[in-house]
Amino acid sequence: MVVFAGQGDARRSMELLWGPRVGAPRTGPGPKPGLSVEAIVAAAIEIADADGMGALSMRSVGERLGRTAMALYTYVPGKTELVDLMYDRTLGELPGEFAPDRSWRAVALALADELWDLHLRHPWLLQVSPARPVLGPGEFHVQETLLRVLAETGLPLPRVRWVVSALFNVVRGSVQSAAESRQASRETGQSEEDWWYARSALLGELVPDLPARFPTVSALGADMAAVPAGEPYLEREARLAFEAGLELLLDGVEAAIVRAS
Amino acid sequence: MVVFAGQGDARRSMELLWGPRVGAPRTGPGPKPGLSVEAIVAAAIEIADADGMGALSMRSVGERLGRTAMALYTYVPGKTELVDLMYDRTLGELPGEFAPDRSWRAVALALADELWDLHLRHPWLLQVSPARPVLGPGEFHVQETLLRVLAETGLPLPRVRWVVSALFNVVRGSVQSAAESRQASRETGQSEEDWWYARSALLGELVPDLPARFPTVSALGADMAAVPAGEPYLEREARLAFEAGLELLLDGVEAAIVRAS
DNA sequence: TTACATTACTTTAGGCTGTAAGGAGTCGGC
DNA sequence: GCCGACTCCTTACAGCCTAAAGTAATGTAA
Repeated sequence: MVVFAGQGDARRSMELLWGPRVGAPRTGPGPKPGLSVEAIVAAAIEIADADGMGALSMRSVGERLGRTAMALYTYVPGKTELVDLMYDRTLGELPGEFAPDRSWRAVALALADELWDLHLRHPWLLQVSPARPVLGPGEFHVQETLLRVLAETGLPLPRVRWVVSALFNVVRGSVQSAAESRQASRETGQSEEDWWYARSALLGELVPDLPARFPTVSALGADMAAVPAGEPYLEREARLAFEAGLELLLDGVEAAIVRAS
Repeated sequence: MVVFAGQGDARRSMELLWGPRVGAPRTGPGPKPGLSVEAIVAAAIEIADADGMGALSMRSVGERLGRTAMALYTYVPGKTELVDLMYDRTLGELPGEFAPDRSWRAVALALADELWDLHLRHPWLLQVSPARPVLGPGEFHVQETLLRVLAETGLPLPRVRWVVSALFNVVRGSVQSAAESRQASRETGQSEEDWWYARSALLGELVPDLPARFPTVSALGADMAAVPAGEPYLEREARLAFEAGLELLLDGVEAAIVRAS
């Protein structure tokens, strides 16, 4: 059962997200803090980057910092908030400025590319499905950048937001395939392609009537089987899907511009 | 640490996904099975539909069927495979046939609509992020239907696949907002809009320079604040983003068709 | 009819998880 | 010097998935 944060907790989370990164040197009684929110978030991101979200626990984060799990609760209300912070800080990595002489389309492509790279660097981002949006500076930063770029299309702002969300979704969706392909081969030793071939064989054996039931899918599968072994086929395919999806979307935006003018 | 299934487990999962729904009446020694894979999957789906993925545990499923958690392991190798089955069976709900006299665009819109509804009926689908694609009949069914519809555009099949994946991503991404909005208000009593207003107030208090730092986002936020209270604003907004994103994509497809011809 | 193999299901247990509660030690201010 | 605030620890609990072993039920073969 998921319990949502109450009013007071909401304030606390927001303060953490927006609060000053370097705390005003606290004055008062008590031992000096040996950790900091930022150090904890950084450690957590390192763990998730290296071993995935499954390896992220309060214990593992504490251990990496030479503390117990409970020590973290002095700085962070709970794991949920920690993950929110990880997410928001990571989004903050995205560049916000682009050469001003480039067309909105070129900038949008460049930005999508950055988003793609960001998700490959931090594949766990895709597993963070915030039950509610994380209203932190990182999220705002990304939104602002994307909105500003696409506002140059001249479309009204609400429509631009729709474009932004579509673009975001296309990027996230397609990068997921690529990230999975990488992570899986890293964790199993077996390349994604080998895995795929093994499954195909199994499928052919267990479901002999597959081509009859799913002719179009099967035709595609045959295409893929023709690719020479050893190629990082799936990751490249994901990249192509990313680029193609983006082009489609931006073509659609151009059509909308023409129609509006 | 995520451990991927080995060779033998792979076979077992595939057999479960594709195996005959009504088992051949097993003959041999031993007590008669009181459960079945399909009954277990159905119970699990009911739990997830009603109380979300967080409420889904081997115990809760077993309990619903009048058994212990361990009883399920006779039928299903583990929770991972159970979730895969839930996912695949649910995708199988999607209709596969559409009136043949409608244009590919109309059918694509209708299909996207079905996909939207499906995800609203089973919001936990969005939380299932298969580390590897679930190669089951449900997944194939959806892919086949989408591919066949969009093959009518005349584009080459590999490009059609990219269109399919873009479309899928747009739908999944936008329905996520709507689903979250619903679920959150159901679980907290507080409507999503109330939550949003509270957060906005907090944001204005904690981050007074927000409009200066994020002017475009703030402008949009102001738009939203102008909406009368009590409106299911966010869910409607998600729906609009869905429709708009879809239109953009399909416009892009049409542009691609023109360019190819 | 009597073993026996096979299967369904339960109980027990172990190693994870997040986090509530309470205690120990450290520091600044009076 | 002491008090109160503060960090960090130990302990503990409830929950999770699932391995292992035990029990009961059933069909087949001797």
